[in-house]
This record gives sequence, C-alpha cells and structure tokens, in this order.
Amino acid sequence: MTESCLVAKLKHYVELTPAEAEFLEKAEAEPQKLSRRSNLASSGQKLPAIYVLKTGWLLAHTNEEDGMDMVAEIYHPGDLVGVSQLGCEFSTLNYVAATDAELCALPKGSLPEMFVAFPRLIGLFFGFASVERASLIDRLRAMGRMSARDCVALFLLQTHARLCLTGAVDDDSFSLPLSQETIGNAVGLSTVSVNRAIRLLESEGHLVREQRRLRLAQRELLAREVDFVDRVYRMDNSWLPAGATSARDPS
Amino acid sequence: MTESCLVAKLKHYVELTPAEAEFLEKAEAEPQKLSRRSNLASSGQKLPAIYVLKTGWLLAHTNEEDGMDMVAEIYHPGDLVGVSQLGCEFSTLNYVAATDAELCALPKGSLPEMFVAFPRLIGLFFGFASVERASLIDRLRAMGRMSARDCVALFLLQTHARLCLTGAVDDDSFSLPLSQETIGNAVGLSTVSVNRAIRLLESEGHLVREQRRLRLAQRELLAREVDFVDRVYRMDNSWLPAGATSARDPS
DNA sequence: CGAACGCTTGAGAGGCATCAAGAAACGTGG
DNA sequence: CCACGTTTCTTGATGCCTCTCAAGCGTTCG
Repeated sequence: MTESCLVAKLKHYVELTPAEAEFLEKAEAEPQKLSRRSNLASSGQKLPAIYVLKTGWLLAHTNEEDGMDMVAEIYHPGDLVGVSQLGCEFSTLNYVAATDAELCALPKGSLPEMFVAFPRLIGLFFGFASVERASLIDRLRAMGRMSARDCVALFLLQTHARLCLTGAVDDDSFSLPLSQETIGNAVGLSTVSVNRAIRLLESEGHLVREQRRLRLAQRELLAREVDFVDRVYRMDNSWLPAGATSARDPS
Repeated sequence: MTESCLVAKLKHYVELTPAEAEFLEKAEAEPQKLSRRSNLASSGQKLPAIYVLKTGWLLAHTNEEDGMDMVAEIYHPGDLVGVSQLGCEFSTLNYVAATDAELCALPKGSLPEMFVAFPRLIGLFFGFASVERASLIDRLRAMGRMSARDCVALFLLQTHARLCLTGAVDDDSFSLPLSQETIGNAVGLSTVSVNRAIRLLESEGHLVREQRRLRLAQRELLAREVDFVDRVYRMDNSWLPAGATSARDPS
C-alpha cells in the first residue's frame, strides 16, 4: 500500500509515532470515490465527518442561484476537508470535486476518542487550521488592496506552496485543473479579468503554460513583488503535546 | 471576582465542569493592561502565547510601510487572540489595542498539559477557530462580490452578532470604537467609501448613530438583504470530548 | 486654545465588471 | 476517426463603481 498523503504531509512537520501512523492508515483504508463535478455535500445538508482527501482536487463554494458564486476553499491531496464546518450543524458550503477524487471520512463521532488517544494529531489538525486561517487573511489582503494581476499571482504562488508539501511540483511547474472562471470565483475577479491577468503575467515572463501544466518562471521574484509569504512550509510545533506511543485503552 | 468573559462565552455553548471553570479563572487571574494604540506584538516578533481578551477591543493588522494596510482580525472581550499565529514561529501581524484593554496570557508552553487535562477546552478553542474561519469566508465573499454598502452592512452585522455573545448589545445597539478608516482597512474599502456607505445606510433607515453608539434599526431586514448568516450564536458541539471533572494527574 | 484626529463632501480618473462574439480545446457518440 | 456540441479561452467596447486627491468642518485632548 502506498503511503497516505496525509501521513506524508504530517511527517513533513513531526516524526509520527507508529501508533499514530497506524491509526491514520487504518482510518484511510476505504476511500470513497467521487467523480468530477459531483457533490460531496450541499449547502444546508449535514456534513457528518471531516474528510481526508487522498487524490484529486475538491472545491468548497457558496451556492448562489446562478453559477457558483465564490470559491471559499480549494483542497489538494493530503488536505483535511470540512474542518471549517466542524462548528456548524449544517454545512454552509457546497463541496464539489474539481477532478475525479478519492476521500476518506473521519466521522465527527470518532473525534472524542481521538482527543484522548491521539491528542497530538488533534493538535496538528489545529495547527493546519491556524495556518490556513493565516493564508485566508492573505487572500483577503489581496482582494481588498491589490490589482487583478497581483491577486492572480498571489493565488498561483499560494497554490504552488501548498502543492509543494505533497511533492506535486517539478521545477516550479504544476498542473492546475481549474478553469479561469473558477480561479475568478476564488480570488473575486471576473473571468475576463483573470484571463487578462494571466496573459499579462505570461507576457512579463512570470508564467509559462505548457499543455496542462503551468510554470512560475521567476517565482522568487514574483513572490517578493506581491509580498507572498509561504505559511505552510514551516509550522511551529513547540506547543504540541507528546505523540501517543500506543492507542490508550479507555480505562 | 466578576466572571471571566471567556467562561461566559464558553457557557453559552456547553456546561463547563467546575474543574474547567476553575482552570480558566486561574489562568485569567493576572491580566496585563494595554493602553489604546499600544502594541501587544509586532510583525516578526514571537507571539509566545495565546491571549484571552478580558476588556477592550484589539486589532490585528498587516504592517505596510505607510499607514495600517489591512485589518485582519478584530477581537472583542471573551475572544482568544493569536490562535491564527499558533502555527507560526514569528507573528506575521501587528497586534494593537483599539481601546484600553486587559488580557491574560495562556503561554504556548501550557497547551500540552491542557491537551491532556482539559481536552474539551481545546476542542472548544478548535470550534471557535472553525467558526471564525467560516466568518472570514463571509468577509471574503463580501469583498469580492458585493458593493461597498453591502460590505459595510455585513461588517456591522457580523460585529453585532459577535458582541451579542458577551451581552454588549442593547436593543440592537452597540458601541463601535473604530474609526471609519479602520473599518475601511477591515473590509477593503477606502475611508471615503466607508463614509458614503454609512451615510447611505443611515439615509435608508438601516443605521442610527446616537453619540458613540450605533443601532441597526432594521437588522433582520438588512441581514436578509446581504445574506448574512449568524455563525457564532449556535455551534455544533457533538464532536467534543467529555469535560474533565478534575485536573488529571500527569501520572 | 491650538493641534491632531476623524468626519464629510466634491470632482476627476482609472480599473474592473459586464456584454458580446468568435476561436480553440475537449468529449462524446456515431 | 470524424462530426458535433459543450466548455473554455480570448479579445474588444462600454459603463460604472470605487479610489484618489483635495478642502472644509467638527471634535477631542493635551
């Protein structure tokens, strides 16, 4: 069995204990498949679990009458889906597969045990949530204060940084299975503006499109230009509890 | 001693055990004072704790060369400050008191014990983080897709809902100790646009300003108009572990 | 009482949305 | 393998919303 994406991502930050790794691998044993454009959950429904995304991309968007209104979150392999809905009885977002995808449920009901048996894993999940909040704030800054070009550039840099964690990047090049309309819904621009921004970045030599892949030809330079900060590569984990060496009996 | 704001807020969601309440009250025993405009932490510094804000308002903003650039978060009494920086070794935001304030530190170093002794409190903190992420997404939607008027209206509704939790609201009226410039930095508008939006809302009868207070005269109506969802009043807590009945020995 | 700060309003400019239409790529079924 | 429909990308033209700049006024605080 190939190693779970989530385990790979966690190992980027800490050395997992065998018990922790085993617990996660077991939880991820039976992925469910979701084909492109199909729904994991719709707004108003219950979201009875958080999910580990194993393969593919997933979007969470608000559902307005017509087309999709605003893409709130974009998930890549190894990400936890639905953490932002933990506190909500009913989902406020639509979860849709952007590509064919596989994911594994961690039912809400299993979390209490996890708190006791694997507190460090909960802590790591907490850490992810905190890092993602920081990234969300970066998106806010971009939408509020930056030009369309810089907005799109920042989006690409953020996506790049997140994909780096699971090794889906070669030489600053990665595949981006999102339409320009979807990108627009994520960064708050119209399709037309996204297109113009992309073409501008291309003409400036920042961006190279080759078949379905995309390369950031002057990534460092672009990052400085739009004040991009990589929030995911390093994470402070000094505050985490110790890893469980065995699943503790509930005695 | 008057009851801690945080305890009051938590009791809104669950019945705290005596051990949990005692732990929090003790942690909040020695508040530090912070006077208006003074810094709790600057960007680039370490943020060695998360803080419970006991009184006053606090802002977290990005620091651009000139004025403050973007207000990322606004904290009210009872809020946890700095949760979004847990995963960061160095703060990426400036924390500044918007009014005279008092806060209590929960050092990062004390979190591991808390994970073991009071897992439900950690879970509640996690829940807050998740709810706040959902609110952040609402802000994102507003900035990307809504008019200046609706943006400001949503901001006021969100602020109202959060203040309701700690009882700082009378008859839909509350005090807002923020300049229009600060509001602009929070919602991504210029001072001028904020002013025009406020005056517009006032002329429509949605907003009444009386000395330093502010009243949402047709709150329900306005809420429907801008698709406001109150994310803080209710929180799903079915996934929380059981409350500790006594501080467990680390044996 | 003066200075700093915040609020208010006007005028002008610019960037992005919207509308529209055509080209290219993709997928699907014959 | 080709034909067709759908989706996605691209580009131009127009208009509107918000930013910027600027000036005047009111309030607060030292």
